[in-house]
Amino acid sequence: MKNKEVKDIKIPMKEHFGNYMVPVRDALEVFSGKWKIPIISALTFYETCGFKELERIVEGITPKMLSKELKFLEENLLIIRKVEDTRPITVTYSITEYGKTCKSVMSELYRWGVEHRKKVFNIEGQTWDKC
Amino acid sequence: MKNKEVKDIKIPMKEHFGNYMVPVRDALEVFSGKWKIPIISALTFYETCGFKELERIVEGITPKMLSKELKFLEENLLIIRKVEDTRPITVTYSITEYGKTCKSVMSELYRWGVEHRKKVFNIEGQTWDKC
DNA sequence: CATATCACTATACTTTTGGATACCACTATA
DNA sequence: TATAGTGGTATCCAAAAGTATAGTGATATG
Repeated sequence: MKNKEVKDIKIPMKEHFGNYMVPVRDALEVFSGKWKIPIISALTFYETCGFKELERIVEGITPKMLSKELKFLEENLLIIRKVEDTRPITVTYSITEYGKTCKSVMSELYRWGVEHRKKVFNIEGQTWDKC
Repeated sequence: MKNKEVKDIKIPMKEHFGNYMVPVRDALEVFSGKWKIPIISALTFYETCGFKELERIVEGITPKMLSKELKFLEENLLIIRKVEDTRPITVTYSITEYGKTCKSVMSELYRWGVEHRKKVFNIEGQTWDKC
């Protein structure tokens, strides 16, 4: 191939997409992993829970993971932690107003995921219809 | 606390959410990881690319990861692989019509991610405005 | 006084994910 | 014949993510 007829050389993504990926990654960081969506969902449903309550609601999670994920979600302003002055002291975790904005993303993931199951596994009509 | 005044005991998620999490997980599997979104984006932009082209477009990816992710995306019907009868033989990867449906999820992730950056890092007005 | 509950933390381990490097067969070009 | 480009594999390694199990100190209950 001669240099004259240089056919469309495809350039690296950054030329086209700029920093498009950065906020997408940020969003994915909040939703990915095994436990973040279950925890957000639980707190969206119940508004407020204690630590042990969450341990029971989110089945299978270990206290280590729960503790770690709650810290992450608090740092990301999706939930608030409050130490209540009771005996014994209790700690409550609540979804924030901002935390509720996750719903739009989660329902888009849900919607696409349902179609994907149909397409890829030909699985339909199951009880993916709650919430 | 007496059994009489059992105060709202919070039950495990499955009672409320059923299998809600399953398609959400399916969707996340397609979009999470370091390389899937960049590859999908590249193929959405260029429609068709060769292996080495993708290696150059998706900066930093190793052939091992590229090969692995392409297989995954093909199994998930998002892209098609075609061996062209040229000399030397070339292989093309193209986005499928179905693959283009990822756009809605990705733009929702993007939209939410931009707001999240504003909220959490107070970073605004950057060039997250391409694509 | 024994046991249980609350909200965790500590330690060690396994699994998953991704990276670095080298290399393969084939073909075309200089 | 040497070099470069095609589309990948094969190995080994490091880091991240997640699991299993035990234990802490304070308080409350039977």
